[in-house]
Amino acid sequence: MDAALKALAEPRRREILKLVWSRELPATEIAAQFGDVTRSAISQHVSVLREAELIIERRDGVRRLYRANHSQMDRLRRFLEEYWDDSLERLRQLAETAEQERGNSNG
Amino acid sequence: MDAALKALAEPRRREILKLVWSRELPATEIAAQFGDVTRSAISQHVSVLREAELIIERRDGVRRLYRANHSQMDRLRRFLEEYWDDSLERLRQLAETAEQERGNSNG
DNA sequence: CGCTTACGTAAGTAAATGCTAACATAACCT
DNA sequence: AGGTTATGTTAGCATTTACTTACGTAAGCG
Repeated sequence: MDAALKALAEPRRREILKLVWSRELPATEIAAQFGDVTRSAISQHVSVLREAELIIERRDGVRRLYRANHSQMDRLRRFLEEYWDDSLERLRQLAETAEQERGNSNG
Repeated sequence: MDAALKALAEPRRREILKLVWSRELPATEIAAQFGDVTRSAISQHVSVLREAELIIERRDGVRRLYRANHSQMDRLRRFLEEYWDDSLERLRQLAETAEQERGNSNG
């Protein structure tokens, strides 16, 4: 999960991921979207995304088609939501404790 | 916003952020939570978090007290939610287009 | 003032990262 | 088989990162 978050922290990779979110794309077409960078660089970004399981590869003859792995994306999303919730939970608990303190010894 | 996401992609920094989520903590106490790393390392992580505006510093005499910047966290959260939504929107549009295509020329 | 406490910052380092240019490979076409 | 196409992989490079050790500094205490 950590790998996924790190992968997503890179703007270029976020763009790639968006490109293949709703449709399968061959590597060349992905690379073609980026004028300022080599095909090789994109290929390496794609590898990172694949290793983080944020995208899925399907082979079709010479081509390799990529698409977003929605379930992994969902997992990442939930991971972050738990992170926020966890922290908020702590806030809530702290507030409760403070409440009790006030009722008990204090005053 | 990008800096915030990158800052959050580091596990150690996520832990720090959790520590100061619901309460202010002085630098020393933050560092004390991590047995396997130097105070200096933590201080540098804190700097990264501060530059990403994920935490806020308040000075009190010798001490520096840190706490999470919830509004920035919310901003990051929304940024990510827009990212997912954006992508889902694209999915939806693609589905619609496909629907229309079917109605029009195709047969 | 001198000592301690609480902290940041600088210098140095090993590893990771983003990138380019060059090479390797596998599928298809003739 | 030979050539082209689609794509990954390697080597090399500059930059960034996570870290340690050492040093700097400001606040408070005697």
